[in-house]
Amino acid sequence: MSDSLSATLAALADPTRRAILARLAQGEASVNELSTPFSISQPAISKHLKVLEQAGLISRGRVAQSRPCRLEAAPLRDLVGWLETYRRFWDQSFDRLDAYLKELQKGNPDEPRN
Amino acid sequence: MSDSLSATLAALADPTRRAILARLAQGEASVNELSTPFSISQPAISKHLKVLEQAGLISRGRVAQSRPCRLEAAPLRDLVGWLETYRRFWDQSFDRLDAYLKELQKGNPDEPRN
DNA sequence: CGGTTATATAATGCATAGGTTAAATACATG
DNA sequence: CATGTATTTAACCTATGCATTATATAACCG
Repeated sequence: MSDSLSATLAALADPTRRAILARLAQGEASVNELSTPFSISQPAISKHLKVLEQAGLISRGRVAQSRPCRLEAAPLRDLVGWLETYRRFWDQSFDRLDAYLKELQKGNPDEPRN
Repeated sequence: MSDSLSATLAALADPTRRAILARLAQGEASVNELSTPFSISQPAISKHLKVLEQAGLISRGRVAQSRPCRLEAAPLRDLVGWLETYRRFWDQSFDRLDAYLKELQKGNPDEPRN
């Protein structure tokens, strides 16, 4: 999974990891703090954190024995950038524009003309 | 991978599948048309299409022997919706707003007050 | 019907993901 | 320095992902 977009998407595909990010959106947290809400073991959380870190979605500091994690924006920004390519497919207003243009093309007499 | 957001992200995590979507963004295509650009076998493409279909990212019709595929927007829209939660992390303008608010909080005398 | 084209499914192999428990490392402190 | 706390790494297991080739299904056409 060499490319970073694939790494980002794969990292985000796991619900546990998304929950971790949701927690980090509220501020830094230690590994222990991140583990407690989950029923899985703490080493499992460490693995998830490693995946998130390698995808660049989190970074970690060092405070005594603790390794505080914080959310990193860059990969999310890149993902949004990629999604922009498909904006005309998912954006509601684009949908309406599309419908409008199709009406024009049909020459529907109910629609305004110029 | 029961939840649909996980399914969407997992489907998008594969570069071949993203390339297929990129092709479909230009219009419907048959399985054969989708296979030709790739070095992998046609059954492999069929499997990718199945993954995309189960994630709701494509739908398929039937025209003679051909099964034309087309891009479906809904899961992308949902993904963008999920990303909105993190907008303040990835949006540049939010970054600037953040910095501004922090300046205010510090009581920096260079900054305007009200 | 018999052959051709388009696509899907089956059987299989191998690598990776995600979990576990047990052991190692890193730092703090009495 | 010995011990406790926080976290990582190792060894292992099972399930799933992605590819392959061979075979089956579906629809068209002479």
